[in-house]
Amino acid sequence: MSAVASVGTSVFNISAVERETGLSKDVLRMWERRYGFPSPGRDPHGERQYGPTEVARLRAIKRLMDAGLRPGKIIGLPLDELKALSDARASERPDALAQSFEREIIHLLQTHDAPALQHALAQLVMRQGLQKFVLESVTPLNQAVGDAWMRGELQVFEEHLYTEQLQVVLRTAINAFPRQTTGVPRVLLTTFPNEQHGIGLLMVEALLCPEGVNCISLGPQTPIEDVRRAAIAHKAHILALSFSGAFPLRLALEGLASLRQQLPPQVSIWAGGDMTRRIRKTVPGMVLIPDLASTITALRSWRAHWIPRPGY
Amino acid sequence: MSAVASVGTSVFNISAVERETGLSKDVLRMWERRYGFPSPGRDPHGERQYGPTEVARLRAIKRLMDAGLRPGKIIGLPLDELKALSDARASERPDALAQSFEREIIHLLQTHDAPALQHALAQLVMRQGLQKFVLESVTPLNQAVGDAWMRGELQVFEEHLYTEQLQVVLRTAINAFPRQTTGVPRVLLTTFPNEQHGIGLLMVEALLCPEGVNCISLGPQTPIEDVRRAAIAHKAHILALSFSGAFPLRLALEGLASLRQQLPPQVSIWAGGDMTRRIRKTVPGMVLIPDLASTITALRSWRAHWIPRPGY
DNA sequence: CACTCATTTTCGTCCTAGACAAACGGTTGA
DNA sequence: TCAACCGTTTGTCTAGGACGAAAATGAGTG
Repeated sequence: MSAVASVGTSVFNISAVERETGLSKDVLRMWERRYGFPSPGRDPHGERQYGPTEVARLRAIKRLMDAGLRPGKIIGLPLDELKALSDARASERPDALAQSFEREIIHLLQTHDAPALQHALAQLVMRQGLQKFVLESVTPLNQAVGDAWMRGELQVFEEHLYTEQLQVVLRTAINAFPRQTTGVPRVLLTTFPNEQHGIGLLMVEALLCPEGVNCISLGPQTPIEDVRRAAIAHKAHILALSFSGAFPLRLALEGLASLRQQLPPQVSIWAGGDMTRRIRKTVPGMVLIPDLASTITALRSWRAHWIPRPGY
Repeated sequence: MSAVASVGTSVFNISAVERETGLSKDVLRMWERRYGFPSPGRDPHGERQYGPTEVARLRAIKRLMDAGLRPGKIIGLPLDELKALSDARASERPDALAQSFEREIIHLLQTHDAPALQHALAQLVMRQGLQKFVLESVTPLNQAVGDAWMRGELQVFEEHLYTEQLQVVLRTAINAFPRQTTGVPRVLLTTFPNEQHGIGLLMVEALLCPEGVNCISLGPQTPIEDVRRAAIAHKAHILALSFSGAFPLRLALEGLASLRQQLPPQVSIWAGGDMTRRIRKTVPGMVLIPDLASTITALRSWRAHWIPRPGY
């Protein structure tokens, strides 16, 4: 058991780096063996000590990996080039109109003005309506915040504040709709274990509630077996699962296939989130939702084909 | 890379068990070496295959460990005795009055009646008021739900539903209060990395908001260095950190000490949550909040001693 | 009896290094 | 254009050894 990274000295042990970067201890040791990076110093007991620059580089690498790049291609690059790479990908984004709003939000984050931030978000919800807000504003805003963090313009705690305030605003807006206890379809929302990001669920809920859908969210990280049980117990018409871009493709596909096999065919399974864009083939018996707008399409399609059955 | 636990066969690989139980791979292997339990079978590649009974026992052990028991004492016990132990601890609970409500909630969870559940919780908030609800109802309810899960009366997804609905109810109730943008004190709320449970933050927020406090929540898992930066950036009067019972004592104390050292003395640091009950000595320059009721006490005490300073 | 201090035991995390399967990327052939 | 193949890349599993921090225990003192 080694000392935690003391805040003042900015030295990280391997556990701290795992926390900070999301790269497992095994991976960190393996990279050191294979690529010679990172190459941390050792403390008197022979344990790895990572410096802040190494951690920053690892963070940048992880972020690019989550965007689809392979480690071997980028692990040798210095921090500048990693940032440049990230910028290049970021510039693919559209819509100069929304960008002024993005800049405003980021400015509010940088000045730590929580009330103004919440006000700005809430006001935009009012102006655009909940669905349009989620579809047209939140997605690019998430991207912009992530990029700003990557470029060092936002600190971690500022990103946390953004996520938290966004959740508050979405939750409030969702609550403003009357609860559809008899709505159809009943949609069960959750994520697989190891999937930390629950904000996607909230965004989907925000899209579906105005459509009169009866949403039941289990929050993130439900074990697969329990997802199955929950879908049956709640007599869900649709099981909606969210996957962030970082989620291992194979784990997702295996879990989904196993659920498809075990659930009755009248239960639709929707798989959404950034990960689904990495899926090449179509998956039998499953609806892929690569972007949020497709949620609405999928709902309309479901409703067009649905045949009411007694008791389900 | 091994196959994920297939749902039908109910076989778990070591990663799946880590997910399911919260025990690290290292610990699982070490227990096997030291105590001979668990002793999973092997697949054709020599990788561990855990069965559902072993996983259930490991889960029970983990839960008792989180309650403060040591692994050596309980690792040899069969599942029955583990459950009996948990019952014994549960029966220490007070207040037969609240227990009928607890039973009602658990029944609603078991019948998967999400609307009725939310209604029951919301109604109790109305009747008791937010603060009393949190102090007198939520804590024993959490305990009861945890125990019911332990005894196998609740499934994981039913516990998830409970957590989610409770969050919705608390968030809604908090939003009902006018936002205190100039309130004093400003309280910054968050948890350390590796601390998954954010519900405690919401409960504290629910206690403080009615008192006119200006709460700024960063959500869970803020790196310590960023906690420091955030406290300074937001000019927080109080930094409130929540720790679940499972959180490693040493990590918490080191992090807290380091924060105390680096933050100006006029910033109070509050440490709350189940973990704080394991702390024996008093920690210099820090307020320990072993139970939720102490939050209010601590707030009154802070206000009594506070001297307004220009700009802070 | 409460309390402190020192010693022993318990327990988790880190270490090294080897093996192997899954996923990726490119190429070939239909 | 799509499917099948194949080398390369990459992450996770395996094993046991070592060590320090925390908890439990025992001894001594007020």
